[in-house]
Amino acid sequence: MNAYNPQDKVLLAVDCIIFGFDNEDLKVLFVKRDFEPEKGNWSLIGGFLKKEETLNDAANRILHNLTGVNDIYMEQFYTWSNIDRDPVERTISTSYYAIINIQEYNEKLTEHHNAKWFSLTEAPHLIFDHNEMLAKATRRLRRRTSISPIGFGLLPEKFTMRQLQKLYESILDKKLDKRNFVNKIKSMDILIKLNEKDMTSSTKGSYLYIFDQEKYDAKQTNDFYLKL
Amino acid sequence: MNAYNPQDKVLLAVDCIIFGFDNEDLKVLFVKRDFEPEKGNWSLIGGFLKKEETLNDAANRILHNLTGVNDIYMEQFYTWSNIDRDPVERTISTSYYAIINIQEYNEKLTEHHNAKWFSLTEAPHLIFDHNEMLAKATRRLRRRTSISPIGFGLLPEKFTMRQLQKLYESILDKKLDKRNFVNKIKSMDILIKLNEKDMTSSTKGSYLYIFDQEKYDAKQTNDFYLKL
DNA sequence: TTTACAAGTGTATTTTTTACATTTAGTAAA
DNA sequence: TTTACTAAATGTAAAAAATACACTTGTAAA
Repeated sequence: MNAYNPQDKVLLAVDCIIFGFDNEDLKVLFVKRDFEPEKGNWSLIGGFLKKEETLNDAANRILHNLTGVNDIYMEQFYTWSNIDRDPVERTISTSYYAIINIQEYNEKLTEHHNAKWFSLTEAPHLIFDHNEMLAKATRRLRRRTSISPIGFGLLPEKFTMRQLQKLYESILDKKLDKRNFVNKIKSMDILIKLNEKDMTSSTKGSYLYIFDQEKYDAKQTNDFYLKL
Repeated sequence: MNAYNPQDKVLLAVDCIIFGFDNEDLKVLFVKRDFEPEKGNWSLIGGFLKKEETLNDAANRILHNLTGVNDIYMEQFYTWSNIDRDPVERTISTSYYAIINIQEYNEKLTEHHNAKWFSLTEAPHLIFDHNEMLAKATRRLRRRTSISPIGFGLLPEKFTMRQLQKLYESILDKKLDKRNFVNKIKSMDILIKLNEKDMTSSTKGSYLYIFDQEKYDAKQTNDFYLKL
């Protein structure tokens, strides 16, 4: 026996908006729900919070189960509590968005046949309030991206300026000027230019870069506030 | 009987960080906890989520009980889930920050003898993870204030430019230039200058302004992105 | 009438952001 | 071997935004 009232306990779920990037478009991952209600409809990847874990643990567990990867960038952003959001039973859901590297991930994706990437612009109708979650996650991702270099997690380890620019363009959903973009990124001073070229996109080839984690960590502030 | 597992139900609380402004400093409201554990220690104002309400409802209920006021600016910002954050029982807490007008509020505050305003800089040790909540709320308030005119809710209906500037200075925790501040605020074009002066602070008196809700609503964007 | 005090106000400078076009390197085809 | 093609690489001038900065005004009290 304790001081609190057990009457008001509720189920707590975690839903993850998983963003990826295929060098062309920003993508989001959904799964086909395989139980009632709404069986067969598209849904975010989610699960229930267990007694012995935190919300972050739960989100990590869900992402790990799906991808096999453990160190995924992830951020909690809102908790949804409409009374009837889940018709089965009162369920509160905390949503996280995550950023993953499609290339690394795809091996395991092929095993999970119910999961599918969608272009952000072509997202299907989702169950419950998941479309709302997606919208809010997208806004949050946009904001974060403009002030913090989290986007790099969406690219392969080595990438070209062009890939990076396309990534920013698809996250921010607008065209950017090539020269201004390069200048701005260079002024951030957190990339290492390799002596190595990517030859797939042109005969001339374009230099590859990697993210300089040390330099980034060394900077006082974690936010760059670069406005693109 | 339903599809979900009742095992993992948890208690869900709501904690509110209530900001006020007394024309000098940014203030936060805490209450002295009147039950064990941690009886007698300072705490955020909070309560448990009830079955028939949303988290927003719960936050509004808590704020209403405390202040008697209903249309308080309020925003959910994070859900805390460390296993042992509450020693009595596993409790998840969603925190909201709220912005209230001290003047309006003070009538009812006198009734509630356990509540007390603290300057942000002099916040006491709080129970559980409430200091962390406060820190996060403060960061969020700062960000919001720089891009959105939510701060006006902290002032009396009629206010002087000087009061407004002091408010921004105490939220952002830095000195601002008087002329630049006035110019920037005027460029937002959401204030109405009254033909009326506040005579309390100088012999000359300073003009009073009110917030122009209509003009504000009419603007396309809700965010001004004024950087101060 | 002088003093004291905060209110009110504008401009020049610096910094940041934006707009914009040509040359270069390499490959493949003639 | 020359030519044509494609994407990569690069810098500067103009515009906009942010900052720094000081004197005049109005009123009440001495």
